[in-house]
Amino acid sequence: MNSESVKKAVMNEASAKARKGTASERKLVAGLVATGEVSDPDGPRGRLLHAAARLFQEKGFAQTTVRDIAAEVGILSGSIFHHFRNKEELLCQVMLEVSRVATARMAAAAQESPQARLLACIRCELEAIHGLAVPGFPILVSEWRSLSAESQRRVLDEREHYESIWIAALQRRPAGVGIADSQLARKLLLGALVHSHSWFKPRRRGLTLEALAGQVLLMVWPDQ
Amino acid sequence: MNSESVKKAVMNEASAKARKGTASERKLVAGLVATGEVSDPDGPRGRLLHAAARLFQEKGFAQTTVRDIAAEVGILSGSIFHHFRNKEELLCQVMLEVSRVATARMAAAAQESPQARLLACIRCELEAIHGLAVPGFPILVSEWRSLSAESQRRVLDEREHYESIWIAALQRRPAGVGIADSQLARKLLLGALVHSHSWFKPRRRGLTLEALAGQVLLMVWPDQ
Amino acid sequence: MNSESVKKAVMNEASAKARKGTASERKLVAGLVATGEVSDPDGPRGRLLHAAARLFQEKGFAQTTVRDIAAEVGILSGSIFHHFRNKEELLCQVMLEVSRVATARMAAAAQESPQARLLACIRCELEAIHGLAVPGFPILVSEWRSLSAESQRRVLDEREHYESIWIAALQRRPAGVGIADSQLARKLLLGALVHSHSWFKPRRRGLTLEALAGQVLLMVWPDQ
Amino acid sequence: MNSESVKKAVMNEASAKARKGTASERKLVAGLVATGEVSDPDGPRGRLLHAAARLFQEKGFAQTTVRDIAAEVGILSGSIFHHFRNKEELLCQVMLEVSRVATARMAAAAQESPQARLLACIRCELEAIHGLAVPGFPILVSEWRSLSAESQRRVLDEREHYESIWIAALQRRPAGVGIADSQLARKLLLGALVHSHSWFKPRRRGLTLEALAGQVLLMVWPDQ
DNA sequence: GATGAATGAGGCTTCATTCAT
DNA sequence: GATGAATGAAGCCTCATTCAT
Repeated sequence: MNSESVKKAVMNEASAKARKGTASERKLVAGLVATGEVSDPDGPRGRLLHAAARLFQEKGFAQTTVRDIAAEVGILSGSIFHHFRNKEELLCQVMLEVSRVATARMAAAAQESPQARLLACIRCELEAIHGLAVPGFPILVSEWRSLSAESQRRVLDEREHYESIWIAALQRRPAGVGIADSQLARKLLLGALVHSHSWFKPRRRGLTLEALAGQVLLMVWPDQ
Repeated sequence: MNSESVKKAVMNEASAKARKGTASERKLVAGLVATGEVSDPDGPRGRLLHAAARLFQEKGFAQTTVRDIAAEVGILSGSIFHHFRNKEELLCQVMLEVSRVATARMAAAAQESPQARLLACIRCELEAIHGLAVPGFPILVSEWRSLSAESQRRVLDEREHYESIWIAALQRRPAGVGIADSQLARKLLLGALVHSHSWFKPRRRGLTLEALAGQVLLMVWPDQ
Repeated sequence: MNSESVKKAVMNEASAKARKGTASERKLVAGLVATGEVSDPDGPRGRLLHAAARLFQEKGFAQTTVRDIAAEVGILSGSIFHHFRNKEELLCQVMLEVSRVATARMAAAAQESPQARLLACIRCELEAIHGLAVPGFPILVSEWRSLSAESQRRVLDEREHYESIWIAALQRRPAGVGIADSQLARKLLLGALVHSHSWFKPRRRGLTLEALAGQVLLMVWPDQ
Repeated sequence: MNSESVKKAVMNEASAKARKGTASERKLVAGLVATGEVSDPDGPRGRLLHAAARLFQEKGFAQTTVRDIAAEVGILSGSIFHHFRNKEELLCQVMLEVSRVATARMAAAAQESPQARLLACIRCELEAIHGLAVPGFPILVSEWRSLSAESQRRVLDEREHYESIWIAALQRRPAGVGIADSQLARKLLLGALVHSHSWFKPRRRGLTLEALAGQVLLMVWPDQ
């Protein structure tokens, strides 16, 4: 099975998943809700977090007012502070829950072959970045500065598992081609992938998300 | 001459340049000042632009107050508006001048062999990102949203030449390995490189900027 | 009943009304408050409008700061913007509410004979101008320029009814004496009356408001 | 000679004057310049005063910046203060010079018959108000408040003569019709006339300035 | 839990005025 | 006389946050 056929297999699987995407995603999120790891998306807290995630991503943390968020949910701004101590904690909680969902998806995307596994990581993160699954993911990078040192610590802890999945996938690459250091490769990939948020719009025609994932894979796992 | 020796040559040249860096950089900037393309760094306008660039990069545009900028230059906040219509124009002018300096450096970094040329592009952008030469470069990406539509247009026009140098360098790559589409490769590289601002600190020991450039080159021009 | 006796009758009635003025005025305003046409003078919005009206009239719109207004009401300047989008809307709302009160008073001042009716209009507007009943009325003329085009439209619509009462009263004048064109007469009268704000202070001794009204009547309805 | 023919005569004369208006006006102003009563309109001081008059009238004193005025004359704002101690003195000087020109015109407009004389006063003031002769005249009323108490005193002194011409003309009216008190009549007329600035635009067709003057005359000198 | 009024600090911007050159 | 850079006070407005109801 050459690399090309590996990619095909993964992508088919991916398309299949995409078709029933919402269903399986919901199941995954439902599990996290059940364990209390993320908030019920229909409860007031969950709705606030979703609204905040959407707006922080769209306009930026500093440019989003608590009024904007409250309006999106249909409450008054003062009421937000019954759920979150302050605006920064809202951002922090958004990041934490986004991390948890992203990690759960990543864990669920395991693949047999090393290359398929790495490709799955890339695709998984691209889906997160482009809002197909984890609204708010780009915030983890773009609004990092807006977090207090303490909150950064908390989010960093939460993301550890997520990053370890990446590193594990990168370490299974064969030696001798491309960037050897997996930590370095991961950082470069993260930058490349997150930045795609500003220029890539997934389409049926033209460059699909899966095709993009395949190209990104080439950056750290060149063919031949 | 294999690719490894090419890289060595470029890097040596780079180190040499880096040593007398400030001198040659000053010459380059002096030329731009002479033609009026960038402001005199010792004049009030140039000092404001430098201070703004530093602060926008460090704290973000929205988090930087005009008082911060004025204080850095040693004037009162009201005086800023003798030089710039408003805060957004200050950002816009920072981006324009940063673009011009970056383009001039890029143009000056031409190399013989295609690989050396691409490596020079990467190194050149890394130096810009990490403030060795063009303070404020990451703002071009991170604060893009803070610009009005009209200003975005102006900066985009100014950056065109810069990007065309990149594309030309990428198109000289041999076919058959890595990402074929140069436009796509450029976008992914830009993300990877700019994001390095958040984790890479150039050091003598450990990962040098030149070594990082070499690794990044592998993402779009794999050995063999 | 000659014109002299008509005037006497109206004035007596006017004096009588003036004596219990506040009571009947309050009733009139209370009616408007009940229908929501003007704000409750004891609520925060109404108090802001009154303070603004007083200050805009006394010092002019541009010369009045939002802090002045807030101080008059005993709140901080920022709090104003919970009630009005900006300073100009405050002016616009002042004008709208002033117009409504003035119109209601005008409508309530109907008289039998044409001359008495016109005199009542004059007296009514004089009372408004001199703050006996509608604080802020002169602003309608003096600060017209400070209003945006859109706000001017709104206020103009609101004033239409008020002006139509004037025109109707002027049209009942006999032909052949004085200014024939009622529209023209109204404009000249408005100027004459509003300007009285700068030189006329109603007093018991000397020129009373009623006497002044009688003199103004002569400008458009000469005796004999 | 009935009142109608009187008006005709005055108006013919007026039209004649209007035709060679600029010439005779220039002569009049030239005389004032010669005696130092008003500034040379071509000198820097005179040009500043004219620009200020125009802008104060168009936008209001508070809404006009010294930069606006300087720009209109083609100098920088700082230079204004070589000619006037501060912005308020600029306003005061505008008013003083406007008063002097208006007085000179008024004095030159003497007529034989009492009615023609009063009509000439009205027409003369209307011409001043509508910028045909004395740009800035409405400022005397509209920006009175913007003047310090001391400046008000100075301008008041200057205007005394002008007002005395009016009073003299009004006192020659026959007793028994219209407003008896000339001081009162003058104040009402001033209001009516100045306010015309906001609604009257002199035209050949429709209401001419002369026709308007005739109508205003009726307010204080009714026919029959 | 929600409301809405208020807070108070702070942001950007304007502008008359000064002054060395 | 003019310039242009700077001042510094003040203006309007925003917004996270608080709190009595």
